[in-house]
Amino acid sequence: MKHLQTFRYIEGVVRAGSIRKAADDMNITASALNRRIQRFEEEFGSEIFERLPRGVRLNPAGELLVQHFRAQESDLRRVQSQVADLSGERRGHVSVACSQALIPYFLPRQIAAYRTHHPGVSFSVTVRDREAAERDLATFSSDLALVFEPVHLVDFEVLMAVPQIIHVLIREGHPLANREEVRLRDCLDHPHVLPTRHYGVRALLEDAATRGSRPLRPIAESDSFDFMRHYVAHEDAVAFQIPIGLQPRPEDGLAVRPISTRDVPAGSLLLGQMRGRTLPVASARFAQGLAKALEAFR
Amino acid sequence: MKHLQTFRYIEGVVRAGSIRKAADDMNITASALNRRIQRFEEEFGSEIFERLPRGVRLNPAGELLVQHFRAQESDLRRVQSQVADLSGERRGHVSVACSQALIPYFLPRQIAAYRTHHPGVSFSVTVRDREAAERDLATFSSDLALVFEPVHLVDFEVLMAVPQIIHVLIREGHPLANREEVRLRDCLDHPHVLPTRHYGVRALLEDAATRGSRPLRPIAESDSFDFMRHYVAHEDAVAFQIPIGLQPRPEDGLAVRPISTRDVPAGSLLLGQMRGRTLPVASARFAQGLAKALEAFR
DNA sequence: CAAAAGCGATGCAAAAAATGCACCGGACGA
DNA sequence: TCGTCCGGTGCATTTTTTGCATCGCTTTTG
Repeated sequence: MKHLQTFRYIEGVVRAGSIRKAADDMNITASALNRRIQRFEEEFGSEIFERLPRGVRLNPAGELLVQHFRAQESDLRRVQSQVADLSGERRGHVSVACSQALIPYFLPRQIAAYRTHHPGVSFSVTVRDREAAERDLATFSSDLALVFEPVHLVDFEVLMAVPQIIHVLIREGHPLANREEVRLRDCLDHPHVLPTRHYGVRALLEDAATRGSRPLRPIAESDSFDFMRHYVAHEDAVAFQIPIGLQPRPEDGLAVRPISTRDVPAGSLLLGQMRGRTLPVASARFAQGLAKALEAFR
Repeated sequence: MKHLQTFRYIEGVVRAGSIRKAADDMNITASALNRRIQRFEEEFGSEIFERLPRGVRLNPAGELLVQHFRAQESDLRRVQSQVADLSGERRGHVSVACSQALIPYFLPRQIAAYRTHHPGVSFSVTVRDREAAERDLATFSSDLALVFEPVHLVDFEVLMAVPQIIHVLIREGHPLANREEVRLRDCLDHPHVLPTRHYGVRALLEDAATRGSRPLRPIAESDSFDFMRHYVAHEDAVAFQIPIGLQPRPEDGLAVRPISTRDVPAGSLLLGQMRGRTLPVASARFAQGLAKALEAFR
């Protein structure tokens, strides 16, 4: 879309931090890029970059402008998607930012199911911690977010919420494996591996541990739930995950048990979008599908 | 704003109904305009005009696109307004579509009051019947609408509502002038002048008349409340208006009396904007001022 | 029923805009 | 203090846009 070319250049400059670097990235000369920006600032009626000795940075006016352009670009994609829908062909692209738990089972299954009915629709799936997921929505780089325990919730419009009780993940034969439900203090008595502080599971556990005045003492911390799941196969340690990210198979030699909600309250897995935004057809329909599938977890 | 040039051309074509006429209107050759549109349609991925034997007309895709562009343009103005606000100067432009009743007293007073504090802000005031006012909001050609008894209310976000009882307007010495409050049947027994069916006052009176099974028999119909007000000075006829449009002065020789709400319910004067839209700073502040002033009428 | 008028589309040359290149002056870091 | 990286600018070149003339088609008009 040619009329957004200047904006793409501006975004490039914001990313690169200097006009010359951006020009280099985007196969244009610095002078041409520089003048494009000067021309734009002139007709816009205000500078949008601070000129620093080592480059440029958006000023407040520029921040407003970039937000506007991002919204405009995303709305144009929505229009194109609706137009494609007019001619009968359901085409389009859906971008989802999600927590790790959704990656192995839930999302692949949902996307495959959707695509059997609408093979013209493509997807991008990005793993994001809960904060980054919300940021992706706000910058229009994702249409949908599916995250456990989001943080800010400003500009996050909840489409669906399902409670998820944190489960422990231990190998068969672990002392805790013969209980129906485990207590938090039992977990803390065993070696435990935890996600980093960016994740909702960790936040819930921290809260609970503080209330129980027993500090968390992880023997390992990771930003990969996959790592933690594999780790507990090698040592009598305890890992944590929410049920939507688990699908226990006997041959894995792992046991899954819920933590008592007396100790750790259930967290919320939220499906959401940027507040007030009209999603492209494909994304909106896919979100409906997700919401329906999530109903099963309530 | 140059990147919206193509859109301005498209709007021109929509208005003119043909590329050649539009080209003529906008000081460009038909061929250049034609090719701009073709290029745009190509990169947009779909035709936006139906080619008819006598010109062109938007197809559904084009309708979607035009709506998108109008929203973009208006949002860009909002950004510019906020940017101007950043630098301390409250500048900007406010466009209001309003019913006739607001023209003589209420709006001039409000605008003047606002401008004493913000002389950098300019205004456009357009008289519109209630349907056109709502259309103006939807096409982003007005920021605010102040109308009596709007019709559709889709896409109309109510910022403030005040009840207004319809009043009769008669000359001093008229038989009805010695009552505190008049009944509808009394009005119908006298010659009466009515606004056309586009106006809320007429709609309320029609409803009431139907309920009372006494038909309205206007001796004159007009789309100008000003005309009707002047007319009753010449004959013992009855005219109607809402109080916000009235400011009786003894020297005019006119009397104003409310119609009993047993006969005609009070209508609503609504201040509204396009649903979901973020108004430019100046418009938003002015709307706050209007809302406050309208409080006085509750 | 034929001529005229109006429409969108297109080939081609002219005009306008954007770009690349070379270079300036200033700030910063080694 | 010298070298480097920055944004800015004058000028020639390339690319894009525009205007003009004209085609083929349909509707209107006489």
